[in-house]
Amino acid sequence: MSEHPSNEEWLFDYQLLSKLVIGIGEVSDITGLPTRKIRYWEDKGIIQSKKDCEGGTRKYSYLDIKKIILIQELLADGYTLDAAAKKVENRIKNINQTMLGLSKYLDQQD
DNA sequence: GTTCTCACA
DNA sequence: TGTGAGAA
Repeated sequence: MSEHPSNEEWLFDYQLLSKLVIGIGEVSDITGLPTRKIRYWEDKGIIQSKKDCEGGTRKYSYLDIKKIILIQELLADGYTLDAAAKKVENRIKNINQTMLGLSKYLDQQD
């Protein structure tokens, strides 16, 4: 097993992941959702993709995929699409706020 | 492969 | 809440 990575290495990994973008067809293959449904969610404002300059095709980050998977789970649990989207949005918001708080806390340590 | 739109369950 | 079909 490799040595425990430094903070810098973790940060580098995250930046790499953030820049990782794939097309709608690949997202469809990975998540099992038809491309048609992914566009439908996007039209409803549930998903936000970035469009690349060439041809205006949609590009999705791994965070978008996470979001899709979470919504998919909630739908399977009987949530409506809007309710599922709202819940996922709140989860992301809460996590971000907590991590921001952690960041501020760590800055005060030294 | 992707985009969009109109129609239909 | 989605799908199908057609056209670009």
